[in-house]
Amino acid sequence: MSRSSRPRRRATLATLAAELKVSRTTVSNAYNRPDQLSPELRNRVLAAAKEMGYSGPDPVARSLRMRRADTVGLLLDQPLNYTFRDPAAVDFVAGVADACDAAGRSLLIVPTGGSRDAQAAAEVVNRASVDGFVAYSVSGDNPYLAAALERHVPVVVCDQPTGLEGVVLVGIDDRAAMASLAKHVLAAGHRQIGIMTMRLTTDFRDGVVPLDEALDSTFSVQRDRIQGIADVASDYGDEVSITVMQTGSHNRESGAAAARSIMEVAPNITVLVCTSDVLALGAMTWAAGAGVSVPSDLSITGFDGTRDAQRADLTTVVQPSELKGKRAGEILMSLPAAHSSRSEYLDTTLRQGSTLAPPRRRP
Amino acid sequence: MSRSSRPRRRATLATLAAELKVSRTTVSNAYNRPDQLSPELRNRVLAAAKEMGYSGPDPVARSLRMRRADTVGLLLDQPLNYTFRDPAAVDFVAGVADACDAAGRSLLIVPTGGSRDAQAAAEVVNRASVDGFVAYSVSGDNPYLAAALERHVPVVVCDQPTGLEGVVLVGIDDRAAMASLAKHVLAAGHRQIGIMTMRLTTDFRDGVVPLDEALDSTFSVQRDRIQGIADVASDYGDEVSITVMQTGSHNRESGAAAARSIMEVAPNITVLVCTSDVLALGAMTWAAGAGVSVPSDLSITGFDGTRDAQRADLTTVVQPSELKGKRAGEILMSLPAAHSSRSEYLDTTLRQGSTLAPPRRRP
DNA sequence: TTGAAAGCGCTAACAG
DNA sequence: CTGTTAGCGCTTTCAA
Repeated sequence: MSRSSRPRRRATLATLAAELKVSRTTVSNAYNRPDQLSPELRNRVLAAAKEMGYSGPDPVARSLRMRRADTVGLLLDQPLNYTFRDPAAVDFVAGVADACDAAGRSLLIVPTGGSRDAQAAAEVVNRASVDGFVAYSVSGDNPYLAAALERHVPVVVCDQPTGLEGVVLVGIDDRAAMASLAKHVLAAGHRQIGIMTMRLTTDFRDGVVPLDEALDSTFSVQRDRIQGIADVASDYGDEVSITVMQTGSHNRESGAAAARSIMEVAPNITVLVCTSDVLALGAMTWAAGAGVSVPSDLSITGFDGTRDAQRADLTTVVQPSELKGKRAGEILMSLPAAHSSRSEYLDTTLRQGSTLAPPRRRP
Repeated sequence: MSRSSRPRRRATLATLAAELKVSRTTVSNAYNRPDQLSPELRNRVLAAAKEMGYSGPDPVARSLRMRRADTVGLLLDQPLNYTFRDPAAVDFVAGVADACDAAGRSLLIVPTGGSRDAQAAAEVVNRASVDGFVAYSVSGDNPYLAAALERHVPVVVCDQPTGLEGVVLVGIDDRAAMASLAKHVLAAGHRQIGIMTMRLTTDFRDGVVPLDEALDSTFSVQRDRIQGIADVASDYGDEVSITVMQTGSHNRESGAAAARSIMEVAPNITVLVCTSDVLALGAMTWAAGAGVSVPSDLSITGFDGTRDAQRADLTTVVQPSELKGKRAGEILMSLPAAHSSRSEYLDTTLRQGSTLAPPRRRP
């Protein structure tokens, strides 16, 4: 039955071994432990493999046997086409990919686009052939994250949710970072502050939100950033008035729309402090279109320090998004071993751009 | 031995079955064929699973048995942190993810960041637990693509390389699309044309490239776009002079640098036709910094139609990047079945922005 | 409805 | 250096 080439069925390690009249171990070794057999034999095996169209051990079978998939799962809070609109998120993903790359692992993007139904989420998460998950900035009640946690595999969370029992977190000190920016805003003389934030709840509503409600959000990142502003504002007592506007979507268009609304609601606002660069850039677009000049008529600040923000010379908080991804990936891959891993907080810096200035003196 | 909770080792379908004193089939059915057992029994199984910390059939074992991974592999030509600098690529990936999402498949990003060594590439590709690959705009000699092809799994290629035997391609007619833009450029009166293109060879060299050498590139996308310009230019005979500048990297900084160089080399150029929006936007940045006003001093055109380009009101060719990704994914997943699949060419449109105008009359 | 049996393709002791 | 043996955890006929 030694018909040359074109095997009637997919070649396997066993068929190859049979063909060569060697044991399966030998063939396996040819691929995984070259030092365990003579070079000639190894070459003979490899040559026969090529001839039979065998491209090495089946990765699935290998994973089953080795009990490890060599793959990192990535959990996002929103569909990819949406997530990718945010340069900070893109940088994060690139960072994770980078870490995977360096460790020879693959990166599996879990399809979290669908429903938020717990049942469906669990199914998707449980069907992912991965050794662990990195969750990027998902809400506290994200069902995919819950399912990942249930699965008893290592999980590293980035940004939020914070305070999960026994879960390593990679993030920044959002509250302090925003506070440092807020200090400049208030020191510049601003007292009528508009805050633009992305969603504070899982639904996609937009509009004005009472400050104390915002400070109660399950999205801790937004909440902490707003808290950072409130912290500083409280030093100024009643002088300061804060209006919070939530945008349903996180893209420039929403930012522009939100800027328009908030200025309608509270026209005496002199600064828009945004919880992301994307929203701030949207506000800039609105301002440009509305003939509002920045910063002389209105100051605008961002958060993230994306390349786009740097280009626009935005005053913003710069955080190391790509590094966060890299660290998240690295920590995850070291996790089962180094179970002692502690959460990690990375540094941020303030970028003094040209979009913050003292408020125009009221007539 | 029926110790409640905390199993000493990972629960499996078999241990669950034993615990419940039912067969493995029954447990399997509880997950995969709910209609094959009574609802009570099923609930009993599910409850016991929860109790024992069993989160459903192991995906790897399942894949081995079913002989399918339910995962699509993605092959990129460059590391992710690099690829993601290009909004068109980001859109493409989002499109593939979208298609996967809709089909309940995962998306596996193959770590192609490393060497271009054939051996290493084959190893990485062969270790990916996927049912097929989508390759995005890789060079004709990309070793990862070669390995994927060797593996005898379905492969869908996007953009390039073209003309691969028995491989479905999703793309656009680059040559015609660029020609339609070039017609406008020449009709506007431009005769001294600068072409800015991303790399034409696998190495990362930058500098001026002879036109005929550019038309011989293994990167068919770049080549075809340049060919499109050449096609139209040939109608004008010797009147037209073309200078081609290659950028080593594909990002705005490189675009800016290339714009500076090419204008130094050929100062009488009146229009920069760029093979991507990223390069065109880089050129715009350079122009703004150099006090060259667009389009009155210099016209600049792009290619892709990214959101950034629309914002900058660039004159460019708009191609449906996200749709390309979606179609590539869909076709791949339908492939083993519908083996009759044909390559697919999507439509492009010309976007008349404000960065192309007749050349300033020479003094 | 349920159960028994037969692998999917591979790796890792362990013994030769 | 090579072969034998024993599963990894699961799905799926086929019978009961």
